[in-house]
Amino acid sequence: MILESRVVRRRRQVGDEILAAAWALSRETGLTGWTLAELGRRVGMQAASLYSYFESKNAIYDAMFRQGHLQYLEMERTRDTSDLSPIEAIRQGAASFVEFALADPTRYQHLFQRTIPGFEPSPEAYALAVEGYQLMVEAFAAAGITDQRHIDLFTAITSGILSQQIANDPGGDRFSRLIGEAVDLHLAHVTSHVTERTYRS
Amino acid sequence: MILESRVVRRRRQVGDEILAAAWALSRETGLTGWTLAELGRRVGMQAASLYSYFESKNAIYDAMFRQGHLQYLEMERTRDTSDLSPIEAIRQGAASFVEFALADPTRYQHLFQRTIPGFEPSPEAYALAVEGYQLMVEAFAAAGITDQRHIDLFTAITSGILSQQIANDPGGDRFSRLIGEAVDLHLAHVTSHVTERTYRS
DNA sequence: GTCTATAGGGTGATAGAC
DNA sequence: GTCTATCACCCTATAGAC
Repeated sequence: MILESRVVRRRRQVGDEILAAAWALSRETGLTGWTLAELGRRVGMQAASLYSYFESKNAIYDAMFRQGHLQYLEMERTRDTSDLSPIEAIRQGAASFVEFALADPTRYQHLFQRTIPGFEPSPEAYALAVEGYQLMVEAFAAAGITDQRHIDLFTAITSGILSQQIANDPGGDRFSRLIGEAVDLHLAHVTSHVTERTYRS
Repeated sequence: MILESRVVRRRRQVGDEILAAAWALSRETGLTGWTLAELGRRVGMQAASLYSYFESKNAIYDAMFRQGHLQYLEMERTRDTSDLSPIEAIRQGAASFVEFALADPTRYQHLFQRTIPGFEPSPEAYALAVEGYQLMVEAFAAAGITDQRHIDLFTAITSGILSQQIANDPGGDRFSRLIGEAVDLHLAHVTSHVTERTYRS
Protein backbone atom coordinates (compact mmCIF):
# COMPACT_ATOMS: atom_id res chain seq x y z
CA MET A 1 0.00 0.00 0.00
CA ILE A 2 2.78 2.42 0.85
CA LEU A 3 4.56 1.59 -2.36
CA GLU A 4 1.41 2.04 -4.43
CA SER A 5 0.73 5.38 -2.78
CA ARG A 6 4.17 6.57 -3.79
CA VAL A 7 3.48 5.60 -7.36
CA VAL A 8 0.17 7.40 -7.31
CA ARG A 9 1.76 10.49 -5.84
CA ARG A 10 4.50 10.46 -8.46
CA ARG A 11 1.91 10.19 -11.19
CA ARG A 12 0.07 13.19 -9.83
CA GLN A 13 3.32 15.13 -9.64
CA VAL A 14 4.14 14.45 -13.26
CA GLY A 15 0.58 15.27 -14.28
CA ASP A 16 0.80 18.60 -12.48
CA GLU A 17 4.14 19.27 -14.12
CA ILE A 18 2.60 18.68 -17.53
CA LEU A 19 -0.26 21.02 -16.70
CA ALA A 20 2.13 23.70 -15.50
CA ALA A 21 4.06 23.41 -18.76
CA ALA A 22 0.83 23.60 -20.74
CA TRP A 23 -0.11 26.81 -18.92
CA ALA A 24 3.33 28.27 -19.57
CA LEU A 25 3.13 27.43 -23.26
CA SER A 26 -0.37 28.86 -23.46
CA ARG A 27 0.78 32.12 -21.95
CA GLU A 28 3.65 32.31 -24.41
CA THR A 29 2.00 31.30 -27.67
CA GLY A 30 -1.73 31.22 -26.97
CA LEU A 31 -4.00 28.40 -25.88
CA THR A 32 -4.00 26.87 -29.34
CA GLY A 33 -0.46 27.90 -30.22
CA TRP A 34 1.38 24.80 -29.07
CA THR A 35 1.47 21.14 -30.01
CA LEU A 36 1.83 17.98 -27.99
CA ALA A 37 5.35 17.65 -29.36
CA GLU A 38 6.31 21.00 -27.85
CA LEU A 39 4.59 20.17 -24.59
CA GLY A 40 6.46 16.88 -24.41
CA ARG A 41 9.76 18.64 -25.06
CA ARG A 42 9.06 21.00 -22.16
CA VAL A 43 8.71 18.15 -19.71
CA GLY A 44 11.44 16.00 -21.28
CA MET A 45 9.13 13.47 -22.81
CA GLN A 46 8.00 12.33 -26.22
CA ALA A 47 4.58 13.52 -27.29
CA ALA A 48 3.31 9.97 -27.29
CA SER A 49 4.27 9.54 -23.64
CA LEU A 50 1.88 12.29 -22.62
CA TYR A 51 -0.88 9.83 -23.38
CA SER A 52 0.09 7.90 -20.26
CA TYR A 53 -1.15 10.90 -18.28
CA PHE A 54 -3.91 12.38 -20.40
CA GLU A 55 -6.08 10.55 -22.86
CA SER A 56 -6.16 13.42 -25.37
CA LYS A 57 -5.16 17.01 -25.90
CA ASN A 58 -8.69 18.06 -25.02
CA ALA A 59 -8.29 16.21 -21.73
CA ILE A 60 -5.34 18.48 -21.00
CA TYR A 61 -7.45 21.53 -21.79
CA ASP A 62 -10.13 20.13 -19.54
CA ALA A 63 -7.71 19.62 -16.67
CA MET A 64 -6.51 23.21 -17.14
CA PHE A 65 -10.09 24.45 -17.12
CA ARG A 66 -10.76 22.49 -13.97
CA GLN A 67 -7.56 23.66 -12.29
CA GLY A 68 -8.28 27.30 -13.09
CA HIS A 69 -11.78 27.17 -11.70
CA LEU A 70 -10.54 25.42 -8.57
CA GLN A 71 -8.10 28.29 -8.12
CA TYR A 72 -10.92 30.77 -8.47
CA LEU A 73 -13.15 28.92 -6.03
CA GLU A 74 -10.28 28.65 -3.56
CA MET A 75 -9.72 32.40 -3.78
CA GLU A 76 -13.40 33.09 -3.31
CA ARG A 77 -13.68 30.75 -0.34
CA THR A 78 -10.76 32.31 1.49
CA ARG A 79 -11.94 35.85 0.82
CA ASP A 80 -13.19 37.23 4.10
CA THR A 81 -16.43 39.17 3.76
CA SER A 82 -17.58 38.81 7.36
CA ASP A 83 -16.95 42.46 8.15
CA LEU A 84 -18.55 43.77 5.00
CA SER A 85 -22.06 44.82 4.17
CA PRO A 86 -23.65 42.81 1.34
CA ILE A 87 -23.13 45.72 -1.05
CA GLU A 88 -19.54 46.12 0.02
CA ALA A 89 -19.03 42.39 -0.45
CA ILE A 90 -20.23 42.68 -4.05
CA ARG A 91 -17.83 45.56 -4.63
CA GLN A 92 -14.94 43.56 -3.23
CA GLY A 93 -15.99 40.50 -5.21
CA ALA A 94 -15.90 42.43 -8.47
CA ALA A 95 -12.48 43.88 -7.70
CA SER A 96 -11.27 40.44 -6.73
CA PHE A 97 -12.58 38.94 -9.96
CA VAL A 98 -10.81 41.58 -12.03
CA GLU A 99 -7.62 40.96 -10.12
CA PHE A 100 -7.93 37.23 -10.73
CA ALA A 101 -8.53 37.80 -14.44
CA LEU A 102 -5.66 40.21 -14.99
CA ALA A 103 -3.22 38.18 -12.91
CA ASP A 104 -3.35 35.62 -15.73
CA PRO A 105 -5.26 36.75 -18.83
CA THR A 106 -4.65 33.42 -20.54
CA ARG A 107 -6.32 31.65 -17.66
CA TYR A 108 -9.24 34.09 -17.84
CA GLN A 109 -9.54 33.47 -21.55
CA HIS A 110 -9.67 29.73 -21.06
CA LEU A 111 -12.08 29.81 -18.12
CA PHE A 112 -14.48 32.52 -19.19
CA GLN A 113 -14.14 33.19 -22.90
CA ARG A 114 -13.68 29.68 -24.32
CA THR A 115 -12.07 30.35 -27.66
CA ILE A 116 -10.58 26.92 -28.36
CA PRO A 117 -12.32 25.36 -31.37
CA GLY A 118 -13.75 21.97 -30.53
CA PHE A 119 -13.14 22.21 -26.81
CA GLU A 120 -15.98 21.90 -24.40
CA PRO A 121 -15.44 21.33 -20.72
CA SER A 122 -16.52 18.02 -19.26
CA PRO A 123 -19.63 18.11 -17.09
CA GLU A 124 -17.46 17.74 -13.99
CA ALA A 125 -15.32 20.72 -14.93
CA TYR A 126 -18.29 22.77 -16.04
CA ALA A 127 -19.94 22.16 -12.68
CA LEU A 128 -17.07 24.07 -11.08
CA ALA A 129 -17.78 27.03 -13.33
CA VAL A 130 -21.42 26.95 -12.33
CA GLU A 131 -20.39 26.80 -8.71
CA GLY A 132 -18.41 30.00 -9.11
CA TYR A 133 -21.33 31.69 -10.79
CA GLN A 134 -23.58 30.62 -7.93
CA LEU A 135 -21.29 32.29 -5.42
CA MET A 136 -21.86 35.57 -7.23
CA VAL A 137 -25.60 35.02 -7.39
CA GLU A 138 -25.64 34.38 -3.65
CA ALA A 139 -23.69 37.55 -2.96
CA PHE A 140 -26.31 39.49 -4.87
CA ALA A 141 -29.14 37.69 -3.10
CA ALA A 142 -27.61 38.70 0.23
CA ALA A 143 -28.00 42.30 -0.92
CA GLY A 144 -31.61 41.67 -1.88
CA ILE A 145 -30.83 41.67 -5.59
CA THR A 146 -32.47 38.67 -7.22
CA ASP A 147 -33.67 39.94 -10.59
CA GLN A 148 -31.86 37.95 -13.26
CA ARG A 149 -31.75 41.01 -15.49
CA HIS A 150 -29.72 42.86 -12.91
CA ILE A 151 -27.28 40.03 -12.54
CA ASP A 152 -27.00 39.69 -16.31
CA LEU A 153 -26.21 43.36 -16.61
CA PHE A 154 -23.52 42.98 -13.98
CA THR A 155 -21.83 40.07 -15.73
CA ALA A 156 -22.06 41.88 -19.05
CA ILE A 157 -20.41 45.00 -17.67
CA THR A 158 -17.69 43.08 -15.87
CA SER A 159 -16.85 40.81 -18.78
CA GLY A 160 -16.97 43.76 -21.17
CA ILE A 161 -14.45 45.71 -19.17
CA LEU A 162 -12.18 42.70 -18.87
CA SER A 163 -12.27 41.69 -22.52
CA GLN A 164 -11.61 45.26 -23.64
CA GLN A 165 -8.75 45.51 -21.15
CA ILE A 166 -7.11 42.29 -22.23
CA ALA A 167 -7.60 42.86 -25.96
CA ASN A 168 -6.86 46.57 -26.25
CA ASP A 169 -4.56 47.48 -23.40
CA PRO A 170 -2.80 44.33 -22.24
CA GLY A 171 -0.76 44.92 -19.13
CA GLY A 172 -2.33 48.35 -18.59
CA ASP A 173 -5.36 49.53 -16.67
CA ARG A 174 -7.20 51.77 -19.14
CA PHE A 175 -10.43 49.76 -18.83
CA SER A 176 -9.95 47.78 -15.63
CA ARG A 177 -9.63 50.96 -13.58
CA LEU A 178 -13.25 51.68 -14.49
CA ILE A 179 -14.54 48.62 -12.66
CA GLY A 180 -15.27 50.37 -9.36
CA GLU A 181 -17.09 53.19 -11.07
CA ALA A 182 -19.06 50.73 -13.19
CA VAL A 183 -20.02 48.53 -10.26
CA ASP A 184 -21.16 51.48 -8.18
CA LEU A 185 -23.15 52.74 -11.11
CA HIS A 186 -24.78 49.37 -11.53
CA LEU A 187 -25.51 48.96 -7.82
CA ALA A 188 -26.99 52.43 -7.54
CA HIS A 189 -29.18 51.56 -10.48
CA VAL A 190 -30.50 48.22 -9.28
CA THR A 191 -31.13 49.42 -5.75
CA SER A 192 -33.17 52.39 -6.93
CA HIS A 193 -36.90 51.79 -7.12
CA VAL A 194 -37.46 54.51 -9.67
CA THR A 195 -35.30 52.79 -12.21
CA GLU A 196 -36.86 49.42 -11.53
CA ARG A 197 -40.22 50.87 -12.32
CA THR A 198 -39.00 52.36 -15.57
CA TYR A 199 -37.44 49.20 -16.91
CA ARG A 200 -39.61 46.43 -15.63
CA SER A 201 -39.78 43.70 -18.26
CA MET B 1 -11.05 49.38 -73.21
CA ILE B 2 -14.62 48.14 -73.16
CA LEU B 3 -13.43 44.58 -73.38
CA GLU B 4 -10.95 45.05 -70.58
CA SER B 5 -13.62 46.63 -68.45
CA ARG B 6 -15.79 43.57 -68.93
CA VAL B 7 -12.97 41.35 -67.81
CA VAL B 8 -12.37 43.49 -64.77
CA ARG B 9 -16.04 43.45 -63.91
CA ARG B 10 -16.21 39.69 -64.26
CA ARG B 11 -13.19 39.34 -61.98
CA ARG B 12 -14.86 41.46 -59.33
CA GLN B 13 -18.03 39.42 -59.64
CA VAL B 14 -16.22 36.16 -59.08
CA GLY B 15 -14.28 37.70 -56.20
CA ASP B 16 -17.52 38.78 -54.56
CA GLU B 17 -18.98 35.34 -55.12
CA ILE B 18 -16.02 33.80 -53.35
CA LEU B 19 -16.42 36.20 -50.46
CA ALA B 20 -20.12 35.45 -50.18
CA ALA B 21 -19.33 31.75 -50.04
CA ALA B 22 -16.67 32.37 -47.40
CA TRP B 23 -19.21 34.25 -45.27
CA ALA B 24 -21.74 31.47 -45.69
CA LEU B 25 -19.20 28.84 -44.69
CA SER B 26 -18.11 30.93 -41.71
CA ARG B 27 -21.68 31.21 -40.49
CA GLU B 28 -22.14 27.46 -40.83
CA THR B 29 -18.92 26.13 -39.36
CA GLY B 30 -17.16 29.09 -37.79
CA LEU B 31 -14.60 31.51 -39.17
CA THR B 32 -11.81 28.96 -38.86
CA GLY B 33 -14.00 25.93 -39.59
CA TRP B 34 -13.53 25.70 -43.32
CA THR B 35 -10.68 25.06 -45.72
CA LEU B 36 -9.80 26.43 -49.11
CA ALA B 37 -10.82 23.10 -50.60
CA GLU B 38 -14.34 23.50 -49.22
CA LEU B 39 -14.50 27.11 -50.30
CA GLY B 40 -13.43 26.14 -53.81
CA ARG B 41 -16.07 23.43 -53.92
CA ARG B 42 -18.73 25.99 -53.01
CA VAL B 43 -17.89 28.16 -55.96
CA GLY B 44 -17.18 25.28 -58.35
CA MET B 45 -13.46 25.73 -58.40
CA GLN B 46 -10.34 23.93 -57.30
CA ALA B 47 -8.71 25.31 -54.19
CA ALA B 48 -5.66 26.27 -56.19
CA SER B 49 -7.76 28.41 -58.51
CA LEU B 50 -8.77 30.64 -55.63
CA TYR B 51 -5.24 31.96 -55.71
CA SER B 52 -6.07 33.75 -58.93
CA TYR B 53 -8.38 35.95 -56.88
CA PHE B 54 -6.78 36.09 -53.45
CA GLU B 55 -3.12 35.70 -52.69
CA SER B 56 -3.72 33.77 -49.47
CA LYS B 57 -6.39 32.61 -47.06
CA ASN B 58 -5.59 35.55 -44.83
CA ALA B 59 -6.24 37.84 -47.79
CA ILE B 60 -9.75 36.39 -47.92
CA TYR B 61 -10.22 37.07 -44.22
CA ASP B 62 -8.95 40.57 -44.84
CA ALA B 63 -11.42 41.18 -47.65
CA MET B 64 -14.21 39.90 -45.40
CA PHE B 65 -13.07 42.23 -42.63
CA ARG B 66 -13.00 45.11 -45.06
CA GLN B 67 -16.39 44.24 -46.53
CA GLY B 68 -18.01 43.98 -43.10
CA HIS B 69 -16.71 47.34 -41.98
CA LEU B 70 -17.83 48.94 -45.23
CA GLN B 71 -21.32 47.58 -44.52
CA TYR B 72 -21.23 49.08 -41.06
CA LEU B 73 -20.04 52.45 -42.32
CA GLU B 74 -22.69 52.44 -45.01
CA MET B 75 -25.36 51.77 -42.41
CA GLU B 76 -24.04 54.53 -40.18
CA ARG B 77 -23.87 57.02 -43.02
CA THR B 78 -27.44 56.43 -44.10
CA ARG B 79 -28.76 56.55 -40.57
CA ASP B 80 -30.69 59.78 -40.23
CA THR B 81 -30.03 61.61 -36.97
CA SER B 82 -31.01 65.07 -38.14
CA ASP B 83 -34.16 65.13 -36.05
CA LEU B 84 -32.53 63.76 -32.95
CA SER B 85 -30.87 65.40 -29.99
CA PRO B 86 -27.22 64.40 -29.51
CA ILE B 87 -28.21 62.16 -26.61
CA GLU B 88 -31.00 60.59 -28.61
CA ALA B 89 -28.58 60.04 -31.47
CA ILE B 90 -26.27 58.11 -29.15
CA ARG B 91 -29.18 55.99 -27.98
CA GLN B 92 -30.16 55.22 -31.55
CA GLY B 93 -26.55 54.53 -32.48
CA ALA B 94 -26.21 51.96 -29.73
CA ALA B 95 -29.42 50.22 -30.72
CA SER B 96 -28.32 50.28 -34.33
CA PHE B 97 -24.96 48.76 -33.44
CA VAL B 98 -26.61 45.96 -31.51
CA GLU B 99 -28.93 45.31 -34.43
CA PHE B 100 -25.99 45.19 -36.81
CA ALA B 101 -24.14 42.79 -34.53
CA LEU B 102 -27.02 40.39 -33.97
CA ALA B 103 -28.09 40.42 -37.61
CA ASP B 104 -24.90 38.48 -38.30
CA PRO B 105 -23.02 37.36 -35.18
CA THR B 106 -20.28 35.80 -37.28
CA ARG B 107 -19.63 39.12 -38.94
CA TYR B 108 -19.58 40.81 -35.54
CA GLN B 109 -17.10 38.24 -34.29
CA HIS B 110 -14.80 38.81 -37.23
CA LEU B 111 -15.01 42.61 -37.16
CA PHE B 112 -14.94 43.29 -33.45
CA GLN B 113 -13.69 40.27 -31.58
CA ARG B 114 -10.91 39.02 -33.85
CA THR B 115 -10.53 35.42 -32.79
CA ILE B 116 -8.74 34.02 -35.84
CA PRO B 117 -5.23 32.95 -34.82
CA GLY B 118 -2.64 34.61 -36.98
CA PHE B 119 -4.99 37.01 -38.69
CA GLU B 120 -4.44 40.73 -38.45
CA PRO B 121 -6.24 43.16 -40.70
CA SER B 122 -4.20 45.06 -43.22
CA PRO B 123 -3.64 48.75 -42.46
CA GLU B 124 -6.17 49.67 -45.15
CA ALA B 125 -8.85 47.46 -43.62
CA TYR B 126 -8.01 48.50 -40.10
CA ALA B 127 -8.42 52.14 -41.10
CA LEU B 128 -12.07 51.39 -41.82
CA ALA B 129 -12.50 50.06 -38.29
CA VAL B 130 -10.94 53.21 -36.89
CA GLU B 131 -13.28 55.28 -39.04
CA GLY B 132 -16.28 53.56 -37.48
CA TYR B 133 -14.94 54.16 -34.02
CA GLN B 134 -14.45 57.83 -34.85
CA LEU B 135 -18.10 58.16 -35.81
CA MET B 136 -19.03 57.06 -32.32
CA VAL B 137 -16.53 59.41 -30.73
CA GLU B 138 -17.99 62.29 -32.74
CA ALA B 139 -21.52 61.39 -31.66
CA PHE B 140 -20.38 61.62 -28.06
CA ALA B 141 -18.55 64.87 -28.69
CA ALA B 142 -21.77 66.33 -30.09
CA ALA B 143 -23.34 65.60 -26.72
CA GLY B 144 -20.46 67.25 -24.90
CA ILE B 145 -18.98 63.96 -23.79
CA THR B 146 -15.27 63.95 -24.51
CA ASP B 147 -13.74 62.14 -21.55
CA GLN B 148 -12.03 59.02 -22.88
CA ARG B 149 -12.96 57.16 -19.71
CA HIS B 150 -16.63 57.68 -20.44
CA ILE B 151 -16.29 56.46 -23.99
CA ASP B 152 -14.28 53.47 -22.81
CA LEU B 153 -16.99 52.59 -20.33
CA PHE B 154 -19.56 52.81 -23.09
CA THR B 155 -17.66 50.49 -25.42
CA ALA B 156 -17.02 48.08 -22.56
CA ILE B 157 -20.70 47.91 -21.64
CA THR B 158 -21.86 47.54 -25.23
CA SER B 159 -19.32 44.90 -26.17
CA GLY B 160 -19.97 43.08 -22.90
CA ILE B 161 -23.68 42.84 -23.57
CA LEU B 162 -23.08 41.67 -27.12
CA SER B 163 -20.50 39.05 -26.32
CA GLN B 164 -22.65 37.63 -23.54
CA GLN B 165 -25.64 37.61 -25.83
CA ILE B 166 -23.86 35.84 -28.66
CA ALA B 167 -22.05 33.35 -26.43
CA ASN B 168 -24.73 32.48 -23.90
CA ASP B 169 -28.08 33.06 -25.57
CA PRO B 170 -27.56 32.89 -29.33
CA GLY B 171 -30.68 33.86 -31.20
CA GLY B 172 -32.36 35.15 -28.05
CA ASP B 173 -32.44 38.56 -26.39
CA ARG B 174 -31.64 37.84 -22.76
CA PHE B 175 -28.71 40.27 -22.74
CA SER B 176 -29.33 42.44 -25.78
CA ARG B 177 -32.66 43.66 -24.41
CA LEU B 178 -30.67 45.32 -21.62
CA ILE B 179 -28.88 47.66 -24.02
CA GLY B 180 -31.34 50.56 -23.70
CA GLU B 181 -31.31 50.36 -19.93
CA ALA B 182 -27.52 50.16 -19.88
CA VAL B 183 -27.04 53.08 -22.27
CA ASP B 184 -29.44 55.29 -20.33
CA LEU B 185 -27.67 54.35 -17.14
CA HIS B 186 -24.34 55.23 -18.67
CA LEU B 187 -25.56 58.51 -20.15
CA ALA B 188 -27.19 59.58 -16.89
CA HIS B 189 -23.91 58.83 -15.19
CA VAL B 190 -21.58 60.72 -17.52
CA THR B 191 -23.81 63.76 -17.72
CA SER B 192 -24.05 64.07 -13.94
CA HIS B 193 -21.53 66.40 -12.38
CA VAL B 194 -21.73 64.74 -9.01
CA THR B 195 -20.43 61.50 -10.37
CA GLU B 196 -17.72 63.18 -12.35
CA ARG B 197 -16.42 64.74 -9.18
CA THR B 198 -16.39 61.43 -7.39
CA TYR B 199 -14.49 59.52 -10.04
CA ARG B 200 -12.10 62.05 -11.47
CA SER B 201 -8.90 60.24 -12.39
C1' DG C 1 6.03 4.37 -18.57
C1' DT C 2 8.67 5.64 -22.14
C1' DC C 3 10.31 5.06 -26.39
C1' DT C 4 10.35 4.80 -31.85
C1' DA C 5 7.74 4.45 -35.75
C1' DT C 6 3.95 5.39 -38.18
C1' DA C 7 -0.83 5.58 -39.20
C1' DG C 8 -4.13 8.60 -40.95
C1' DG C 9 -5.68 12.64 -41.33
C1' DG C 10 -5.31 17.35 -42.70
C1' DT C 11 -3.39 22.05 -44.29
C1' DG C 12 -1.99 26.25 -47.28
C1' DA C 13 0.51 27.13 -51.04
C1' DT C 14 3.19 26.45 -55.59
C1' DA C 15 4.62 24.55 -60.43
C1' DG C 16 3.57 23.92 -64.79
C1' DA C 17 0.48 21.98 -68.51
C1' DC C 18 -3.51 23.46 -71.05
C1' DG D 1 -7.77 31.35 -65.33
C1' DT D 2 -8.25 26.84 -64.27
C1' DC D 3 -6.69 22.56 -63.80
C1' DT D 4 -3.85 18.41 -61.82
C1' DA D 5 -0.22 17.10 -59.18
C1' DT D 6 2.42 17.73 -55.51
C1' DC D 7 5.27 19.94 -52.12
C1' DA D 8 6.22 20.56 -47.51
C1' DC D 9 4.53 20.68 -43.90
C1' DC D 10 1.70 19.94 -39.66
C1' DC D 11 -1.11 17.49 -36.32
C1' DT D 12 -3.19 13.98 -32.90
C1' DA D 13 -3.31 9.49 -31.79
C1' DT D 14 -2.00 4.50 -31.71
C1' DA D 15 0.98 0.03 -32.02
C1' DG D 16 4.31 -2.45 -30.25
C1' DA D 17 9.21 -3.10 -28.62
C1' DC D 18 11.81 -2.46 -24.43
